[in-house]
Amino acid sequence: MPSETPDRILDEALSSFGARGYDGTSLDALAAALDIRKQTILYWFPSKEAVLEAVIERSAGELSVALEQALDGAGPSWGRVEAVVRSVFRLAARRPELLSLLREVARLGPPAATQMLLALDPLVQRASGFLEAEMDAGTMRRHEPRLLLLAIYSTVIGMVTEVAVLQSFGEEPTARSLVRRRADVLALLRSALMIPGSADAVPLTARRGVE
Amino acid sequence: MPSETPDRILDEALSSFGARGYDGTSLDALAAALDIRKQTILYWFPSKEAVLEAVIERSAGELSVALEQALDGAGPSWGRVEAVVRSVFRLAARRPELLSLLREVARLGPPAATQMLLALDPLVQRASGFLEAEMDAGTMRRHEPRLLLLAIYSTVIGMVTEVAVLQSFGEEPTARSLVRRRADVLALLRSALMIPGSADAVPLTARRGVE
DNA sequence: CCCTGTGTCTACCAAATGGTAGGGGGATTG
DNA sequence: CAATCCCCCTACCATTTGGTAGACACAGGG
Repeated sequence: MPSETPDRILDEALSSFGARGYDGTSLDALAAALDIRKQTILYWFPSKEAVLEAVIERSAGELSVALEQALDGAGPSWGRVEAVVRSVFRLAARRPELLSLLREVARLGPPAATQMLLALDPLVQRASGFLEAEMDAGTMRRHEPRLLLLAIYSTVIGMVTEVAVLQSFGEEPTARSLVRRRADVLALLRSALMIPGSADAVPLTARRGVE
Repeated sequence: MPSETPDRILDEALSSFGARGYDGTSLDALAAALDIRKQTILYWFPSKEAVLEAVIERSAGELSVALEQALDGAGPSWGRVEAVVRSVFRLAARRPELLSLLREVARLGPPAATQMLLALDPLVQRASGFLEAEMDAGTMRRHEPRLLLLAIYSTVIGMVTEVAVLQSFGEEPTARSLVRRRADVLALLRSALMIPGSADAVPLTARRGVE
């Protein structure tokens, strides 16, 4: 029976890197939270940076699975966008650390950011390909697909992770508030992206504030 | 003649906090970049945290001035939004550190984030008041004003500061690329926010890719 | 000419950092 | 039963961290 320690380390590292940042997380603190000694961490991973790499690898995998899954089961056009956004909000509720890590890694820049983006590349390809196809089909407004993707990403991630800002805006971090934000983001994205009158079925967005 | 040292310290701290983060910036490194000794920093500011506070204070002021100015000289409705977005992109070109700091402070959370938001509160009030008025007037789609503001903020700031992501997307950080991004963001926001057919004059957005 | 205040410095310091060296216990296997 | 291997540990270490204590240079004013 293989040791489960490395997994526990990665779990803790994920949430700590997300919450306090990479620089704000010391190996000692990490170890203390797990009730082990820092040398145990360094037994499983050659360095702190290696821990980060492993966390990124695992998290990118988890993100990919979640989003690819959402994409697989979704219809065409707007339904696809909605499915992805919904799955991000689901992640925000169930595994917020994943999204915080995404932010942190983007902030850290290379090499961490490069690694993350490389791992997410298939997803990015698929998404921007989809956007481009929709534009060609005339259902979505024309934009640079990559830039559009970044805009969507920024908006959604911001609405989901910018808790500090939200709180001082009077939003409590409740499930209810998350649902409201999701409805708002969906409505916003829809009018931003879609060309009215084009054949885009099933306006799921209509049911607002419902879980 | 009063010493200019504190200002130099704040300048350097601003860019370093933005680029490497608060935790990633040591007083020694800061001092070295200024060719002074760290004790000089601690002569002017009682602690590292105090340096951060001062940086936030000054930066919030500068941000407020820039944006309030944009708001003052702008027309109603969409023109106002456009003026603000343009002024953010101008900041991105001329003082990118300000926007990076904004990100970093949001990430740090309280008390830094609280201080920043408090300092920016008049701006936030003004902006969300404006949005609400436009909604009441029927020119903009109805949303929770605060959430809408956060969405706009996230989008714009993301498009402007997420350089790592952009670069691996093949965007070079040139002035030309910034202009293209600005055009894209404006087009995107316009269709997201505005209700077509409502009286909103001067579609400045039409001139695309022009500086 | 001293004397006081201002601004920067050298000299330290305790604590925390990432990382190394190596010991030991407990299970597995020859 | 001894040897081996896996896993985690104690003991250290050099460096870096934010911060303190106090000296020194230099100015202006009495």
